[in-house]
This record gives sequence, structure tokens and C-alpha cells, in this order.
Amino acid sequence: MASKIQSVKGTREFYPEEMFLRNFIYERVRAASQSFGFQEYDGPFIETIDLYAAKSGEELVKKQSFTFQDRGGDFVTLRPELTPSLARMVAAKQGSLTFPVRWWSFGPFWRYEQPQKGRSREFFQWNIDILGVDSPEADAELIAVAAAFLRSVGLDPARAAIFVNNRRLMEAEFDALGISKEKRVEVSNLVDRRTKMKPEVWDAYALEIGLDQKQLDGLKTILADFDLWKKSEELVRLFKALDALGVKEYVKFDPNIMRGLLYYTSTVFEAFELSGSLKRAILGGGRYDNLLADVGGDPLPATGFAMGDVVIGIILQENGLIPEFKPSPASVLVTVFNESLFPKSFAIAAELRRVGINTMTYPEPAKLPRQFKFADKMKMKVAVTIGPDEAEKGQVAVKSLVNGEQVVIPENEAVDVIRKMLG
RNA sequence: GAGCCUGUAGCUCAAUGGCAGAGCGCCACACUGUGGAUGUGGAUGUUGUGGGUUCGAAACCCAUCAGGCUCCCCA
Repeated sequence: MASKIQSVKGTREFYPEEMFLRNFIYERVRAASQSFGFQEYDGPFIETIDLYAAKSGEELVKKQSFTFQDRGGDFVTLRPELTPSLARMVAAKQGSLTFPVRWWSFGPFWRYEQPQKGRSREFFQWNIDILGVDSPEADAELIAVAAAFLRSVGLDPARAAIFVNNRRLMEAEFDALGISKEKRVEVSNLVDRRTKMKPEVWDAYALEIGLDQKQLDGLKTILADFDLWKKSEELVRLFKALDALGVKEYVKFDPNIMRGLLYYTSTVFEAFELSGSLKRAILGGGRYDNLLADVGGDPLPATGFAMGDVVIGIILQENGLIPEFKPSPASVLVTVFNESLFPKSFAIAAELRRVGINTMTYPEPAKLPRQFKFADKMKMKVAVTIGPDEAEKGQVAVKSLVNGEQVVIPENEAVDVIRKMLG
């Protein structure tokens, strides 16, 4: 045995069962996206670090990116997010694309972080965006896509919710409190951390970053005001649209939702599972109207969100929402009685495949108990056996592994009988 | 990048300085042309890796790797 070489820290190995989960998520993501008329696309997996330097935030670029020199000496980065690539792709063809652009994608991303539950260094992410429209109704549609996805995987409003806020609204409130522009980033962080800190520690932290007592009290009043959205015309329109879209029960206004990324300009939202065993957002996004101009395109409003596969995968697992894993894609096993009967078994298997039935032949003439055990483990539904007796009479033995009943029938009836057994 | 916890059979875990074990799974047989259930028997292993302390280490110490919890950040 060769010496063991470990997998790279934080990477994922998708054995068939994990691959099944990943594909399940992908399939539901695709269904939700397409039901709202979004087109699938993708960007490069490798980009220059400069693409992210502009707007992704220092933390992401300096600490969390997989960056290395290629053989030509240039620095390249495994993409940590998709939005900058999307912005560039749209900016490059701004004159020829049909707007509004409605695009979605599901692909791999990398971030150099400490792996924990719900967080790995390699993950798959759903990105979905609308570009070219600045209406709150576009934001509402994206939230509705998110809700449609949650519903499609069995996370009903009792189990998951989407929390919404608006940066512009909060900016106006901060202005009213006389909180200076320079303190905005710190105050955003302060709000983000509120649920994680003890009240008195949080108060002390607020004063430490330079708020006075009056501002702190005002901030607390704002953060406790769940009717604050009525002051925002954008949010009023958003909630009206969400009502019409039939997803209102999933969505709640929450002034505590800020989101770290710098490029959000207006409505922001995050979805959480409500039992709270995992305190990470399932998905998150919002409106980013300045990003296109920032990467060199003409100004173009945009809105979208992203969802990682790791958190949603754990939540589906913990809630028992993953469909039963069926190991073999074939429902029929044709056993091999002995070496001389291999051709018979192969011929039957080929015939079944010809009519569209996924079929496996056992690849060696092992003892029948072993072959049946294999079929059972693989959760196959039908086993076909051609022994010397059947071969002589032109028959096959067809056994249902579901109820154990076996019939011996003429070879030319096999397809019909098996079809019936498979339902 | 920082602090803490964990790492033993394929899996889940016992063994607290003195012979490395159990359950599940696996293999064989009961059943020489048939899976699941039952019974009987069998094999599990460089105790993550490398060093150290000790008559003796899975256990104690150091280093290292991986996973987890928290901070940070975020999907």
C-alpha cells in the first residue's frame, strides 16, 4: 500500500451519497431559478486578485483568498465569490446584452478560512441576479425565488425565514441620530454583532467606538422598531410586491440585518433556519447599484443573492429533508450463473437497456447469494437469473426484490414483466 | 490570525500509567440455484503522525496534521 496522502485542508470529497445531496440541491436551485425565467451562466474559476481588490472588502482579499503565482509569475486567485466576475462580464457586453439580465449560476468557490461546521475552504454557491432594473419589485422577485427554493426543499415558513432591511433607510436613521459618515462601517459591524454579545458588553462597545449615550439609546430604539420599514418607500413597495407574489409569510422586516459587504446600497436580506442549531445564514444578498460603474462599466443597477451548499446541506440533513439515497441508478441486476452463461446474461441486460431500463450485470460469476446480497445493498428492485435450466428452455427467472416473488417466464416476456415489477 | 476541545477496528464509542475492548457493519457456515430475518463461528488495529518522560504510554509532556467550538469573517 502506498503511503497515505491527505486531502487538502478544508476541501470536500463527494462520495456518491454526498454527490447525491449536492445534485439534489443543484436540481432544486435550477428549478427555482428557471421557474422565474433566469438563465444559467458561469464565470472563470481563476481570476486576478485585482478583480476583488476594488470592492470585495479587505478581509476577503487579503486573508481569505487562495492566491498563488502561476508559472508565468502572475498572481492568480481561486474565485472567492462570483459577483465581481458577473459585473465584469456584463460590463464587457453592456451594449449587446438584452436587459434586464436575469442570470443564475451554481459552481465551486474557495476561501482560505478556518474550516468549521457549515464552513469549508471549498464550497459550491448559487448566485442569482437581476441587472438593469432599480425597482424594489426586482428585489421582491429575488426574495420570491429564494422563498420558492426554501419551499421546494421542504423548509416551510415555520422552519425558515428571510429577514429584510434597507441600507438607505438605516443611513437616514443614522443621519437623524447625528452619527457621522466615518463611523458608518463601525456602526454596521456593531449592529451585526448585537445578537452575539451580552447587552452590557454591546453597550460598552458602542460607547467605545465613539457613540454618545443619546446616540446609543436612539440606535437601540431603531433596532427594536419592527415597524420602521413603513418609513421607507422602497420597503413599502417591496412588501406589497412580496404579498402579491405569495411569499409574504416567509419574509420579515428586521432592522438588525446589515450584511458586511461594502457594495450593498439599498435593500439587503438574509435567510435563516429558525431552530437555530446553526447560526449561519442560509443565503444572503441585496441591491448593489454602484458595482458595475466601479468595475469600469456604465452605471447599472443590480440586485441578487448567494447561497452556499454547506449550510443548506446541514440544515436539510438535520431536518430530515433529504430524499432517500438510492445507491444504484440501475433498478435491475442480471446475475451471472457461471462463466459459460455470461453471454446470456449480457444479452438480456442489453435488451433491457435497449428499451430504456437501467440495468447492471454482475461482473463475475460469483455465488448467487453474493450477487443477490449486492443487489439488495444497492437497493435494486429486480434480479434476473438465467441458469442452465432456464437457458435450455429459453426462459428467465425474474425476482422482485421488493416482495420476494419470483416468476420463470419465456425470455420474450421479460421486458413486460420487469416493467410491471418496476411500476 | 488567536483561544479551547477532540483524534482508538470500516462506523459509533469504551478502556485514566499495567494483556486494546463492545455494539453495528464485514466474512464464513447453517442454506452447493436466490437478498432482507435468525443462529453459530471468524478477522478486525503502527491507538492521526513524529519525538520525549517511564521498568511499562492509547492515557503524561512537546511538536505536527486533521476535525469541532468560540473570536474574526462570511455562503
